[in-house]
Amino acid sequence: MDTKSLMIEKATLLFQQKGYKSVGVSEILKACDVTKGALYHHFPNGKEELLIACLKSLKEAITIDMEDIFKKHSSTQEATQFMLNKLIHNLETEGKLTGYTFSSIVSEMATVSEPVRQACNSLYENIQTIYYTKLATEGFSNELASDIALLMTTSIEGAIMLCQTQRSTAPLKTIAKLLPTILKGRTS
Amino acid sequence: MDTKSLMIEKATLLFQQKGYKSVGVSEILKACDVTKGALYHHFPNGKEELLIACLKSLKEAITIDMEDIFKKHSSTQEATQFMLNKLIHNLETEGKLTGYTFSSIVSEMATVSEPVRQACNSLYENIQTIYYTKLATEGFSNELASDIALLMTTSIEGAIMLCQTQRSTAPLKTIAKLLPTILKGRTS
DNA sequence: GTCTATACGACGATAGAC
DNA sequence: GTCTATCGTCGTATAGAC
Repeated sequence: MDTKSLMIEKATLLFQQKGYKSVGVSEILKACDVTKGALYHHFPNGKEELLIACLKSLKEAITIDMEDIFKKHSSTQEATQFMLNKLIHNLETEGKLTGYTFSSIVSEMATVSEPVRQACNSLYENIQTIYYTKLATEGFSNELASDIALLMTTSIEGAIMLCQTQRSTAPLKTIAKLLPTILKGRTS
Repeated sequence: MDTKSLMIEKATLLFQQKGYKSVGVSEILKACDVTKGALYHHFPNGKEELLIACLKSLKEAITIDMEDIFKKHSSTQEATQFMLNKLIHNLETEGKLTGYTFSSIVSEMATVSEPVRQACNSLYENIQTIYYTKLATEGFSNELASDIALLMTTSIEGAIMLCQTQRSTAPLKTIAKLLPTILKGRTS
């Protein structure tokens, strides 16, 4: 793999796990076995430019992964259940966060850096759109599909945070269990 | 007010808004019009000790405030609605986060500092207990009350994050709108 | 209990050789 | 395109006067 992609990959993992400021440039470089020269060649604006590249790459990865899952399963219910199980499994085996989340970056940087805020926002929008589209095909009204997509996004993201503080996957498991309830938002 | 309380108060606000690492000690001191001497006199272990003091103070403030709201309203539905309106109002008038949230601190520090992780965890437990207690008095089974309390906590916390990235209060408003649905989790 | 002055390390970033 | 060496800044923390 080329150095640039390697740096994005390693940095993404570190940022997801520890946030932005907690990860030093040198830590990223050590993980890639390269030196500062390479970083500032590929990312002239330094660390923040690397972060934004990571968010863009994460957006693509999440989109591809989720779209694949949502294509393979017939209902939102099944697809989301599968996705949550995957998330839980990752959390349990690797002991740390990988994959879909980037809450550490959002809450740390959204109020500080405008470009980063926009990148995070675009990522959340993508996720919600995937939920929304699937829900719409299942007969939910536009408004309801949009509302439920938001509820799913927020509760999963919030659950990931609680998993971190509890050092357990219980919150995500509970959300998975409650999924049918969440999806029952049909205006009866 | 004594200097120690003043420092806790100002630091809490700054940490909530910008996270932990983004706030320099000097920034806190300037907000209090004191100098380093005062900080390291009251908090010999420095910034992290101050953060933990902030989390403890926040826990008390949130508990008192929420318990008051939940005492004044007859149902979980009404109480939570009131609480969310308050949160939305704060966000709209002050333009930044105040009050109940501390997600920035959680996601930034939970994986880095064990004492901070515990303090955050204890705070979330408190919030969930308040929901849980109210729900139990409304006839929800223990398990269901506990599950819904978690769903409320996660979706509100997640919604706050989305409000930050969107620079709008729409996500919280949607969650408020969906509250009846969330609370309809009764095993029919 | 609060001040001033200072130490010391870590950080992000740059310059120039190869 | 990547390296080494170095810079300047800012961070937290300390020491000692008052």
